[in-house]
Amino acid sequence: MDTTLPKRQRIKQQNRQSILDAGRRVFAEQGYDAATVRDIIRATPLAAGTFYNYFTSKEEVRQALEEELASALRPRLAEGRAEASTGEEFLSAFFSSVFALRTERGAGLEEADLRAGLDDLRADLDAAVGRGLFRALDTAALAAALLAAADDVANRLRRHGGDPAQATEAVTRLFLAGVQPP
Amino acid sequence: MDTTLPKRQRIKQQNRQSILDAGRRVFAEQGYDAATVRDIIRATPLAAGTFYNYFTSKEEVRQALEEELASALRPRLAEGRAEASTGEEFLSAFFSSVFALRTERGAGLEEADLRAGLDDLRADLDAAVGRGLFRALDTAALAAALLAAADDVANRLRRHGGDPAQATEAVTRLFLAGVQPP
Amino acid sequence: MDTTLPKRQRIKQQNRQSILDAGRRVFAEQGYDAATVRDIIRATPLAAGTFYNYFTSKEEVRQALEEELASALRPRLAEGRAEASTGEEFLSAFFSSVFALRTERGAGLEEADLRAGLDDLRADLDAAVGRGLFRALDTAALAAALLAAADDVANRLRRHGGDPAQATEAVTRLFLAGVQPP
Amino acid sequence: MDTTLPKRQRIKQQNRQSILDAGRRVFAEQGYDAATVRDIIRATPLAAGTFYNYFTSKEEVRQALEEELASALRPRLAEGRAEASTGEEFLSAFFSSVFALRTERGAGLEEADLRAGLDDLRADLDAAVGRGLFRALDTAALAAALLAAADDVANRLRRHGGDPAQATEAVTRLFLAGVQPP
DNA sequence: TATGAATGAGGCTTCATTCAT
DNA sequence: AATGAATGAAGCCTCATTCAT
Repeated sequence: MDTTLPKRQRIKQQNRQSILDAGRRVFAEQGYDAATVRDIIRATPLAAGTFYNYFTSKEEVRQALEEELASALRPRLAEGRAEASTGEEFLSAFFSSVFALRTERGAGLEEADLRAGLDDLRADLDAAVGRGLFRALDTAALAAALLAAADDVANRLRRHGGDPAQATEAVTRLFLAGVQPP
Repeated sequence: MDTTLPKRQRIKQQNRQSILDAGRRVFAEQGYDAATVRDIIRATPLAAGTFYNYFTSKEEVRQALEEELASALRPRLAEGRAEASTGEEFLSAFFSSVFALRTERGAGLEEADLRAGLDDLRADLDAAVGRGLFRALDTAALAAALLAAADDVANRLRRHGGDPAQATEAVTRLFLAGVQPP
Repeated sequence: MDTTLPKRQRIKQQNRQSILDAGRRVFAEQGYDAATVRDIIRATPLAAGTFYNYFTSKEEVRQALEEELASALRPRLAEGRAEASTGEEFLSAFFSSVFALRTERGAGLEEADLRAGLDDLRADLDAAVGRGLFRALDTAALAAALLAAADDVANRLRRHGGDPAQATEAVTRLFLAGVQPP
Repeated sequence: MDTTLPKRQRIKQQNRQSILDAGRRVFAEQGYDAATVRDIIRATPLAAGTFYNYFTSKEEVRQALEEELASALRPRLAEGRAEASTGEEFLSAFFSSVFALRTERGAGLEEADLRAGLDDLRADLDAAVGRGLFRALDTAALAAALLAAADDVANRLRRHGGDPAQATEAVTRLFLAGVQPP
């Protein structure tokens, strides 16, 4: 919170943040659809009417939260891919960053949140194809497949434990060399 | 509808089906969470209270619909896999059956519905690994990845057109041989 | 149940009795006001519509039950009063019969049920005044007072135990000789 | 109503009182069990939802009404008993205060309301026994009997007329000296 | 700008009762 | 007679939103 702002501005920022924090908590507990504006207000020290000075619906709160999350997530998810000099490095970077984030954030990070990074991933795949790391292929389909596989494995790691490094290696190999028997 | 049933029974069957049909329509239009029991009743010639003679909540309607869908879908989705004698045949069978169903049903078939076949797919993958069609690998992650890729490609085929056979071949090759440049 | 009745008649009697028994149970469990016709039907092997062949409302059921109860209760409550040759015998007879019934029937017998015997009591009091057992007094007020006292003591006997004979003697003396110190 | 309160507060007070008044009227007309929250709201200029800003159920309304009534009634009912120096004065005070209240309030005062004063009465009886006004006796049973007799006589006074002073004397004598012939 | 009570639409569900079978 | 599904009124309650203070 920037304390150099005039007091009025600072309070407004705080109230806005109060509502966002409450929204995050409430959505996490009840799910977006089950949550109501009232629930959000109640999780706040503010009065009911005040909500409408900042947002016009819970949908707007969700969008703001998603942006917050995406802007924190996307750089983390994209880490290491730009510098990859082989396809293996690229895939390893992707999978290990997903596994790391999932471990870090637990159930508070859903597949929907990972989608925030889907376009980045596809763009990076296109670039990688350009650099010759991968053969020419359907990068959109590949990006979707990578994300789904990463999510599936990450879920199992979180629920049943396991070594992220090993998992990274296995799933990297799956995409690198395909499914055919040796 | 068995017209040999006594009239009372026949009407009960019809009413139940009315509600299911209404539910399908309403969920498709508004989404499950936004839909209300009232919406479903209103999409029906029946009276409000009649709903509760058949279901106790919209959740029960959804479950019934899912079962209906799954029992129609799963056999179609699994077609051709059991008989596959190579990995390529297996993957081709999977992708082409997804593309066929998507073409056939249009937007009325969502990724969530495809998930009905996820467990089947994984079981068939395990069997295929046993038959030596694929090397030993993480079949759960692979199943998720295949489904996501199929869904992504199927969506693009539906929206922007394209040749399903070509698409099948491309995405089959993606998983068969991996992403590495030749 | 009179088995000499033709079969039709017998079944009708049984159904009527089914409903009455269900009504008694349901009213006892939930209270008259909270109970619904549906509750009564559900406590019965009969179908919903059948209820209306026998009664038109739960009120009618209650009346029938009250009559049943009253016709069983009133003679028991009135026992021994007609033969009393002193005021003390009369009062003793009244109190001990209330205490006996309460013990016997437990919580299934409420003050409202005792009221079924209120008019009888008053009539017997009038007769007793005529026989010179009591001085001329307001028998209506006395009957109400006797009933209330009996109910209060009977409740305490049931809840906290105690000797009915002693209780009878004490409360008889209360009304016989009044409250003045000796 | 304190007109020095800020407007918002004043309106809140008024609304609460509106609901209580409506509740009193509705309960009197239909009985507590038959009455619904809707009935209460409808007897009010307020909107449906407003009810729940003040009470969460009709039960809460009843409690509030009972407290209101009890706090108005109990002192009136207990008048004169503490100062009584004889048993006769005590009983006279009790009966005449019941008769006065019944005359004053008419049908709006039921036996159930009188029960609000039952515990007070019993406590005062205990104290009176301590002061030697009455012999040692079952004050709980006596209190119940006094209340029932008072209610019975009060009802007759209201319905068929009669002299309260005479009635007081008669029923006082009933309890003072008992029922035995001279 | 913040407050918080009022609003009334609208969700869910149960009920008494009817009536075709 | 007995059945039991259909009806739709009506109860309960919560909600998003407004608006006077």
